[in-house]
Amino acid sequence: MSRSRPTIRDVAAEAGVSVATVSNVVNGHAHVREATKRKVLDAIDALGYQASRAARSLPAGRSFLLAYCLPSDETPNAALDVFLHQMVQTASESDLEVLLFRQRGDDPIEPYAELLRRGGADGFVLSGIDYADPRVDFLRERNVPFACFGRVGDPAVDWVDVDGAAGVAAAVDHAADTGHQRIAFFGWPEGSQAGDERRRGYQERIAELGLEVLPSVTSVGEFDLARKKAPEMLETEATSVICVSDTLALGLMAGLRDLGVEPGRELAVTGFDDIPAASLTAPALTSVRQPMAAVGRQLVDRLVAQLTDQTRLDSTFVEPDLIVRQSTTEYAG
Amino acid sequence: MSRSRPTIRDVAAEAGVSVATVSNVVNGHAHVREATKRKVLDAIDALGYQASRAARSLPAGRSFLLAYCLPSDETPNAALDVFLHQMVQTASESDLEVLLFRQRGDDPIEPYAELLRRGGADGFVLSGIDYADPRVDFLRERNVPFACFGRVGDPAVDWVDVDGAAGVAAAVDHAADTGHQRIAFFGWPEGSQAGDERRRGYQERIAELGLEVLPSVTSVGEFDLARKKAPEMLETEATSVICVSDTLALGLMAGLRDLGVEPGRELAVTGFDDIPAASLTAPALTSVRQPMAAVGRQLVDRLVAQLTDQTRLDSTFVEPDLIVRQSTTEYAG
DNA sequence: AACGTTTCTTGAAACGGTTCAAAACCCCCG
DNA sequence: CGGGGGTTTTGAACCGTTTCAAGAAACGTT
Repeated sequence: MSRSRPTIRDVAAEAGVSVATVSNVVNGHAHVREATKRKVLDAIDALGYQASRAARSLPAGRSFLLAYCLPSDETPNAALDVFLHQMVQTASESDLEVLLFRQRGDDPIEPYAELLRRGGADGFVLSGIDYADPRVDFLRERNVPFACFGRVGDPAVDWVDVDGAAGVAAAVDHAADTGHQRIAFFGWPEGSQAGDERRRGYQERIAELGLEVLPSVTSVGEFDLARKKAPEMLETEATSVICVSDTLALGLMAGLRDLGVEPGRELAVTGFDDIPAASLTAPALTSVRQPMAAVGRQLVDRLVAQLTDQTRLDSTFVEPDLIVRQSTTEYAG
Repeated sequence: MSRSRPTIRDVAAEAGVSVATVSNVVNGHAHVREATKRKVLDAIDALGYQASRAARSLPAGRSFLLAYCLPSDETPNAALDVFLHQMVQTASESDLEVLLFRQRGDDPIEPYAELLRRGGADGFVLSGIDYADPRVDFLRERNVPFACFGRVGDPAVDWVDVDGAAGVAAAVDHAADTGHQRIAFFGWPEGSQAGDERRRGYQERIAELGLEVLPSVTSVGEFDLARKKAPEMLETEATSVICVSDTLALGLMAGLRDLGVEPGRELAVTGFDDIPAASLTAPALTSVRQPMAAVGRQLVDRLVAQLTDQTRLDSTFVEPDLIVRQSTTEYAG
C-alpha cells in the first residue's frame, strides 16, 4: 500500500478516465459530461485526492502567491489583522494566496532578495513606504510586480495611500466647529512621510480657516515620551490638540492627568489611527480612522490588474473617517 | 530576447557546466571544485537567476509551506502580529514559509478543505482551539501534520497552550498579597475552553487560600456589555476583581466610573491578555500576559519535528506573566 | 606507465499537474 | 445508412528542478 498521497493519475484510474479529464473537472474548464464529472468527483472523494501546488504552478509559470513582509515594528500593529484579512480575502477572489515573510537584520532589501532567490512570488505588497524607499527601486529593477501602501513619486509605481492631510483637516474642522480657536498639532519630528503629511493637513486647514498656527510640539517616541510633553503642550494655550497618532494622544492624556488637567474636559484631544485602545479608554478618544480594509483591497486589486490584465489601475488616495468620541465632545474649558 | 526568467539551464549554459552541477552549487550538496563553483555563481549573478519554487517543490514532494488560518474574530486580535512574526521567523529557520488563508462562511472546516484541494501545505497551525474542535478531527483523518494553540484531549495531537488557570491563580495571589479578602471573578459564560479554564484557576486558588468564592458575574460581549455589569459586580462587595479578558476589564472600569466608583482606587481590577490598551489607560491595567512569541515558536517547532524528524515533541503549557500596573497597586479602599 | 582510489561532473529519469491538437463519440438530418 | 457538426475525451509534450547511478578526471602508489 502506497504511503504517498494520491495523484491525478490515481484519480483517473479510479474513475476510468484520462488525467486530462480529471484536470478539466477539477478546474471546470472544457465541457465535461455530467455523468463523467460525477464519476471523477466520486473518485476524488474516495481517494481523498489533493492537488499539488507545485505541479500546478510549474506549467503555469507562476506561483499563485502574493508576498507581504511583516513590518518589524516594535510597536504593536493593531490594524494588521484587518489589513491581512482583507488582502487574503481579495487575493483569494483571484485565485491567489498570501505568503508572509519578515525582516531579518536592518537591511530593508535583504528579505525581498532572499524571497526572490528562494522561489519568488507573483507579486509583492509593500507597506510602510517612506521617502525614497529602497525597496521600490529594488523591485522595479528586477521587474517584479508590486503595489505600495504609501505614496510613491515615480508614476510607474502603483500605490494606495490614506489621505492623512485630509484626515487631519477633518479633525481641525471638527475642532473649529465645536468652538475652538486655539488648535495645536502634536506630531512626530519632521522627516517621515506620513508624519509630515499629517502636519501639512493641520497647517493648511488652520490657515484656510484664518486661525493661528500654534508652535509645533513633537515627540520621538510614543506613549511615555509623549506623556512628558504635556507641560510643553499646555504652554501653547491650545484648547484643542490634534495628535499625529493615538498612542501619542493617549500619552498626552496621561501626561495631562499627571498635571491635574482633565483631558477632554479641559483640553480636547484628537488622535489618529483609531487603534482599539481609542474606544477603550475614558474619555474615549476621538480619532481619524484609516480604512485598512479598503487599503488592503485596493492594493491587491492593483496587483491583480498587473498580473492578469497587464493593466494598471490609477494610484489613489483613500479617505479616512473621523470617529468622534468623548475626548472632543465633553470639552467644557 | 527572452521575456521569461532565466532557468537553471540558462545558468548551466552560461557557466559551461551541467544543470546538475548548478543544482549542486546552489544547494551546497556534493563536492564541487572551487573553480567550478565560482563560474556557476558568476553565471547566476550575471543572469539574475532565481530558482522556481514550484520546480523545487515538485520533486521534493513538499511545498515548504506552513498554513495558518486567520481567526475571523470581529474583535481585533492584538497579539496577532507578535504571533505571526514568531511563526514566520521560526519557520524560516527550517526553510519553511508561512501561507495565510481565512475563514469564508461559518463552516470552520471549509477553508481547510479548500486549501488542501487547491495545493495543500506541509502543515497547519491552528489557533483558537475549543472543546471538540472539528478541525482537529478533519486534519487527523486526512493525516495532515498540524499543531494547535490550545489544549486537545487526544494524546496523538501536538499542542501548546497558555496555562490560563495558573495565570489567574497568580493574579489571585497578587490580590491576596496586597491585602484583599473579597476577590471576585468576572468571566465569560461557561462553555468556552479558555474561559472555563481561567475560572477554574480562580476557584481553585481562592479555595487553597481559604477565601470565599464570590458569586460569579459574567458577560457575553466584551466592552459595552461588560460596562453594564458594573452594578452587579458591586453587589458582590468584592474589593478586587479578576477579569477573564482585558476588554472585559476595561469595560468594567468604564462602568464603575459611570457609577462614580474610581477603578483601581476603590476596586482593584486585573485583566487578562495584556492587550496594548492595558498600558495606555489610566489607571494602567494589571494584566496576565500571554507569551505569544513563545507559543508561536513552540507550535512551529512541533510542526517541524513532525515534518523533518517524524518525531513528536511533548505537548506543553507555557506560563503567562502577571504584569502589575496601577489598577491593582493604587487600591485605597 | 599502469592501476586503484577518491573527487568531480553529468545524463536522464522522475515529480504531478496543464494544455492543446487530434481522436472519439454523439445526435440529428437527409 | 452515411455524413456533418458539435460535444467529450484523450495522448503526450512540457514546465524547472533534484537526484542518483555511472562516467570522467585527478591523484597517489608501485
